[in-house]
Amino acid sequence: MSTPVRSYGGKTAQERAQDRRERLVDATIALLAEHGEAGTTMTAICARAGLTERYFYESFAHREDALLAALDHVSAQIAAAAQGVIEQTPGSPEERVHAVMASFVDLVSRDPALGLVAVVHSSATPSLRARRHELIGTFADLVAHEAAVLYGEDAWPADRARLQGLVYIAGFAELVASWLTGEVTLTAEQLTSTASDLFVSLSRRP
Amino acid sequence: MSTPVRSYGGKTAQERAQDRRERLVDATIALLAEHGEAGTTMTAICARAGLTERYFYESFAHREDALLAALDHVSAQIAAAAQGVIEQTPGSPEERVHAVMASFVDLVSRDPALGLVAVVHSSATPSLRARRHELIGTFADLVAHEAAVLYGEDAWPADRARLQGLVYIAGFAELVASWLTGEVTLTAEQLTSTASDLFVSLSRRP
DNA sequence: GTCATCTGACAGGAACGGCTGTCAGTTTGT
DNA sequence: ACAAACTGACAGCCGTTCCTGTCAGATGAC
Repeated sequence: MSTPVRSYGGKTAQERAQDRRERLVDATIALLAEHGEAGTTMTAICARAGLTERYFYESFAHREDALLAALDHVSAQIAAAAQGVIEQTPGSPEERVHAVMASFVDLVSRDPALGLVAVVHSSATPSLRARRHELIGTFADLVAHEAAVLYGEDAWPADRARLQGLVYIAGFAELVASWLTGEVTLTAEQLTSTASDLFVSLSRRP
Repeated sequence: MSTPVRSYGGKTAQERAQDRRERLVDATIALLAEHGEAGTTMTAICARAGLTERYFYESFAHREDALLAALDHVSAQIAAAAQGVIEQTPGSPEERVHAVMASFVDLVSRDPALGLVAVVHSSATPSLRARRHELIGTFADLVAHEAAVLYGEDAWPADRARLQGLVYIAGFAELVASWLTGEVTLTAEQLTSTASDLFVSLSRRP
């Protein structure tokens, strides 16, 4: 530990630490999705990642840190995907909203664990809830901003738009949670369309 | 314990057990609001209720049962208040929606612990999340039904209305959570109006 | 080859909460 | 008054988890 730095297995010390951290984060996400927060113990994370406990504390100060890192990882993926679609999709406001929703639904369809962590297990501990709350705020701002761009003159004032975004994102998260757990039976396309319609209903002025 | 039944302190055995259960539920709600789920240990619940551990297991099989009972208690209060307003308030759809929202905001203003349990701490454990999910579904159905009554011919089809209700209730819960924790600064009246407006936006057909 | 670095396995301390059992003391019915 | 029901205080077991420390063995730089 004391002042390391030496290559090992063809990788620098920094690369190795980075790799271990990634493995730990991946293991945390998988365990959260499969066994929930209570089953995501430090020991289980290490076992799943194929690393020993010592390396856990190389990357994280507490177990909570690993949970937060897992949530940050999935939300960054979601935000990046959404941002990419927003920037690259032309068309009418409705078409663009639909494209964003479709990309998100596609993302969680291909990797349900990502969705489960983002919308189901993100409320499991106080610090996760706090982070989740921040993230909802961030996405709400994104939604509010995009609604303003999409609807231009007809948009709601900024403070109102943010509250709409908050309600919409939180509501959408619950809908996705119901969908992922099978309590709402919809095809991916139906989910996308419903979510898009609701966004339009909420955002468009009377 | 074995086949009891005898009056004590002027109350029957059943009454005493009932009283103890109420004290335990009240203590659980207060502790959840003040110290969160992690701080709501069985020992702490008993201490707060002024009862010993043995009586805890008279009313509940596990600690989780007490948490569930606390959530059920607050949601029953909320549902009863809403139902009362729905049945007794005349006027236009918008006025009636506003009245329901006002009664809810008033309820959580006077008893913030109730609101905190309902919208913040209801996601703390897997079984609480499951119950919360059921409750959201119940309130969503209520909302969908009322929207159908309010808007009559112009209402959405039932399956769509339920999804709207789901999104609205979950979004509203998040909004109230933000309000209770001070992250959204609105007066009670502003919160009521915003929530009513959003309901109308979402429910009214274009 | 040799030594320092790095890695994996694992034992075990410390703290905590769920849950059970005991026991002395109080209240009630007869 | 006396026995049975009831209550409150409290000790303590059991299982779990976080986290630290030790040690043998593998790998790389020189």
